[in-house]
Amino acid sequence: MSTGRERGGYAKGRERRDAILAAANEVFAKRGFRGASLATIAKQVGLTEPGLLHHFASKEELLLELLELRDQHDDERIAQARAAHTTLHDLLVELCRQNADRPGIVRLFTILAAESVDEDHPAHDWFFDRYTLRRRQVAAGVAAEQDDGRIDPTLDADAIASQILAMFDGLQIQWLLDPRSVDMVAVFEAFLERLRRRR
Amino acid sequence: MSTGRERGGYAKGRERRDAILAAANEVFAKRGFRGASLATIAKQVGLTEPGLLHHFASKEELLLELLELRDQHDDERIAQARAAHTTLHDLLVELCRQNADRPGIVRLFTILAAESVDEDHPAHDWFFDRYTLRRRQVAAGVAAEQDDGRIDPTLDADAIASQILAMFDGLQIQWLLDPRSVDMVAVFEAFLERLRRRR
DNA sequence: TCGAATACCTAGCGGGTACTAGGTTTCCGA
DNA sequence: TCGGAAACCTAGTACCCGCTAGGTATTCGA
Repeated sequence: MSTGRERGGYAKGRERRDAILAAANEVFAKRGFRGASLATIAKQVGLTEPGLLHHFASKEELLLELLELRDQHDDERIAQARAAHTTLHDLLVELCRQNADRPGIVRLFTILAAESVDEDHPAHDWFFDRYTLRRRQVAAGVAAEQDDGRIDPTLDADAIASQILAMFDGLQIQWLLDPRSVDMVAVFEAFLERLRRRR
Repeated sequence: MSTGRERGGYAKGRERRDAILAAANEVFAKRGFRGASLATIAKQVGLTEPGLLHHFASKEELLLELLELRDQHDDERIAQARAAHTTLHDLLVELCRQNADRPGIVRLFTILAAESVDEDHPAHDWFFDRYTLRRRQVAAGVAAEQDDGRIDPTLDADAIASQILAMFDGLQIQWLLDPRSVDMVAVFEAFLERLRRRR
């Protein structure tokens, strides 16, 4: 029920919270949750470690709020893209294109998703739920395209949804390791293109 | 030029080294390189931390030897599978099937690959080289299949190679997070099947 | 069987970790 | 403007980190 903002506080505090979240995004993206330290994040926004902990009770709470914020941003981003693009194909390509301009966020997700495979990881449940949801959303989109005759109707929508997410994640790893090795957007689009073709 | 075994040593020592590498595999797979501690690994094989460091000079050296060993194993595994399966399709499905029975190793690679995106990570170069090599190998295999008429010759072999590796990695993440959500082998095979079909 | 190499231990170093206690300064609404 | 809340600091806790120094016990080839 809480929005994470019911703390109120002064304007200065709210700005700091945002700055801390931005710094945490960077540091977690570079070193993962376990490899990152609160001291590093604190220093990046000109605070001491206890200064940071005044705004977020613990390292784990910081991560969880970061993910919650990201959920909101992503939902908005997807809603906007959905409004601007009529087909699933165009929508997915647009999201991929956006990611190609935000390596920081792509890194954050790539490393956190891998870390979170461990059930003890604080973001495990979040990623579990996220993948479950996204698979359902994409599968629904695929099914709709099949009804409209834009995707081969003999394909299994759930399997295709898993494949689309897998291709998204997998290409990101290669792209992050060596951006020049893979034209992420083009290769992803070529993959989607093959779904469109009929036998 | 070194094989990592020129140290010689007694039989007991060689057994311990193997046991340490096996334990490191487990612990790194669960917590990543940065999240893992030498003490945990040492305890798992009944050693103290300095006892472990008698066999491996540093945590980083332990990781690097683990990866070197894995390279050897994988090359053997691929060579065997290549001998037993005539087509690229069958070969890849067989490797995927084997991975479905070794979640520990899949976890190790998933988390280390994500961590190693950071250039400061000790395994960065290893993963960079590994992906470069695998892409080249798979692209060559795809090109051969195109010559034989088993894959649509209008497709770009390099792009397809990236897609195959991406699908491999991406499905593994979903499968590790929730094995029941994805039939990894079946979904991967369905993906490959679509390459075979002509327009 | 003897002795040098190996295996492994205890003790400790320097530094980092998340987090707490308790205080001072700054902010801002009543 | 005044007073309580919020922002933030210094100091400190208890513990973990990779790694080293220096010793003893074990192994196994000559």
